[in-house]
Amino acid sequence: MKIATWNINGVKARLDTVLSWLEQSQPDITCFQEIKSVDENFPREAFEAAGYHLETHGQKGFNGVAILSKFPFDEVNCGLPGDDDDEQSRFIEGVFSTDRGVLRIVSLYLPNGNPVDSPKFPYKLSWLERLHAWAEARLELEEPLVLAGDYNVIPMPKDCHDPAVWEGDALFRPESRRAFRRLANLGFTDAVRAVTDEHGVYTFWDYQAGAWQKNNGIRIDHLLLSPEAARHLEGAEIEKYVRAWEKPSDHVPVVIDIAA
DNA sequence: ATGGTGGACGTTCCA
Repeated sequence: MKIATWNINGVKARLDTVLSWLEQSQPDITCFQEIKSVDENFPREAFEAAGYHLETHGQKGFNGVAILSKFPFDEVNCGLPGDDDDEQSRFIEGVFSTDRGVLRIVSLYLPNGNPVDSPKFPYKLSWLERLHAWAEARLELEEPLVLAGDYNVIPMPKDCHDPAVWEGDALFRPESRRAFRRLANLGFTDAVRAVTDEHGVYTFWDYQAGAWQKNNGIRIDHLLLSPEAARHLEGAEIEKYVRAWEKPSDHVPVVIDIAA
């Protein structure tokens, strides 16, 4: 069973690219971020024609998340609990039945948080606190659970090309890294770090200044696995070849393989 | 010193 996460940076601009990738990679479940579309305008027929069920949680212009699945949805929940005033579409949860039993998947898009002297940074930190509380409660279910998405957090210095450049940035601030570490320490496994300790393993390269050509990247797209999911983990891959395609997203898909 | 790149929206914001 292949489960993927990918910040596609706009479904309208990326439709052909995403469909080509789906055909090539053949994931069973895919979490999208930054669909940048309202639900009514999401090109769902193209994905249904490719054999997928689809649930979206979009908004106008920015943000927006979705889950694509070869399994029908037993349940879907939109929005991260904990703040009724939060109108940004950054969280969707799907529940599926597989041969092995229940499987719970989240597609999340954490706030960027820059600039750090604006309200955006405390919004990011409060969002992380809400995610922590939500995840702690969900772990009590003792189910296979995958929290997949663009966390906008560089967990460790080795997760970026040049830590000095990121000093002070919301993606690398100690508060952001600490919150991510605390979340993971609830009992999650960072799937990519379960298979490699290497420096220079990235999921995002900026469009500017030839970042891709210079491999000036960061690792900010993560799949956190509950113990019940992690014990079946068979592999994790960053499909970086997609970054070299025409009209790429600035992020690439991260794909895990779970025994199913 | 400036702008650097890209998507969506609408004459600017977000990343």
